[in-house]
Amino acid sequence: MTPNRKQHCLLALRERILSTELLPGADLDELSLCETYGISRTPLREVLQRLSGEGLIQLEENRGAKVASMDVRVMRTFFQTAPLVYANISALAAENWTGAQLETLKQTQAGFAVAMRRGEASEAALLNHRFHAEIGLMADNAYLVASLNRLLIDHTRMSQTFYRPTSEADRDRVRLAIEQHDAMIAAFERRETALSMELALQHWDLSRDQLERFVRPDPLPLDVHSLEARRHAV
Amino acid sequence: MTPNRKQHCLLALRERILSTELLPGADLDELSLCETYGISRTPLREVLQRLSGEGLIQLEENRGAKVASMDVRVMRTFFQTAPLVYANISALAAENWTGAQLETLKQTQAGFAVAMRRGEASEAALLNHRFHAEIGLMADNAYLVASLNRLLIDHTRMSQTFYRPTSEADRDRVRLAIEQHDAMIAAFERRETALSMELALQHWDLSRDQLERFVRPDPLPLDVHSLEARRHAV
DNA sequence: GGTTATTTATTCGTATACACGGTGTATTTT
DNA sequence: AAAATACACCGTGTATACGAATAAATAACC
Repeated sequence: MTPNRKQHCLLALRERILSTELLPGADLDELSLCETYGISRTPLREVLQRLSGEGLIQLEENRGAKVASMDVRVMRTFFQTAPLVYANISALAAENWTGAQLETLKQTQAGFAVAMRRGEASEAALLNHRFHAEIGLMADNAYLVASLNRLLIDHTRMSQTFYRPTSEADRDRVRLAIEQHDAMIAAFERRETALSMELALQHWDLSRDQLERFVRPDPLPLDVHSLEARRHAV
Repeated sequence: MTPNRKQHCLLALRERILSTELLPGADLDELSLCETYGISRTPLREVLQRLSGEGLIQLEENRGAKVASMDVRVMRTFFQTAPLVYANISALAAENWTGAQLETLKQTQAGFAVAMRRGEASEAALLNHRFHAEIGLMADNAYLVASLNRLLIDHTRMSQTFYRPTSEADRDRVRLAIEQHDAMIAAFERRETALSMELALQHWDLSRDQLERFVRPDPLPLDVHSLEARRHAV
């Protein structure tokens, strides 16, 4: 029962970082990770090198590995860059997908919808990540995909709250997100490039609103009275 | 006299790949690389992991490392993607550069012009690469820079011939490239975002013409007569 | 003679042991 | 008492040795 423990370690760490179980900036100790995943330091360090290459962690000389930080400065560039990349990737995906890829995408979307319905928040976040990563593969553009993957790392980490909807309005947004995914799949299937781009931008608009709420959350209620008002407003 | 042999190995391999001294698709043997750079397999393998992350080499399970290939399929996406990324990076660089970065850029450009004048072809190619990589740093956008760096790898490898001008027309193109670099620096200095973008596109146009010549070179002369004609036509 | 199977050699993957560097603390000195 | 230096400990960096997998070559069988 030890098939590719190294691979498993890579995948597991990736998920733990994307789900923010490992928080941005957290220190990673090599020895304890070795124990956790039952591998020795040599392969573990190669895993860390790889994660570093993907932008998930940062390595510092003689000072070990940290989970990649998400400071305010990069956030600005995130909002600046995401629509450009998402729109173009989506258009390219519509042009270049292959049958097997579209099938995989549909399955991922199905899994995403299920996880969402069951309220499995981090599973949903991961499947949403995979959904968009798979669109990246469909785009078949190694250059832009490099940007996309970087964007998705931070996007997934920021949108963790998105998959734990607390109000009915939030739940509506989640439903809309799922519908948008379906619409994108349909547009891809018909090779409608322009529409795919447009849908990606709409999907981004929804996500941006949600992310801005994460960055700048609603202020705490001033008193009990306004608290009540808010509850009914939803 | 052994300070950072690992770092040196990383830099050296990067240069050898970019200069196509190591041809695309070439197999890399770990042991011989260890001997060459005087390090053991453990750090070498970490260097390879890193290069793999940068997209310079490809690792295959139990089958060693190969220099990243440059097949026709990726070429198509290269021409498709480059203007988008270059233009945006250039605009962002104009907005976000810091004093030290602009100074570094000027020095790189000076070195590039010197290397070009002296006919040091691979040195010129490397400095041109560095010039554009530094513009990437000035853009201060980790997401787009990921795309830029991938583009620059293939761009530098394809444009090797560019820096060995054989005709007077080629020499003119090189001179123009140097002038365009200067114009870009000037535009950055004045924070002229739109102009920086426009100049990047012009620079790309020049480069694209050159690269298309590399991809689809002039046909061989049909006979001695046309050969003579071509020589005088230049 | 051609094909397949077995052996052999080479290369990659992993573990372990040791060396180096950085940080924190304690002791000494001012 | 405060500051500086030295020492110790912890964690990272590197080398070497061994085990696994793949490719090649030779031998045997069809």
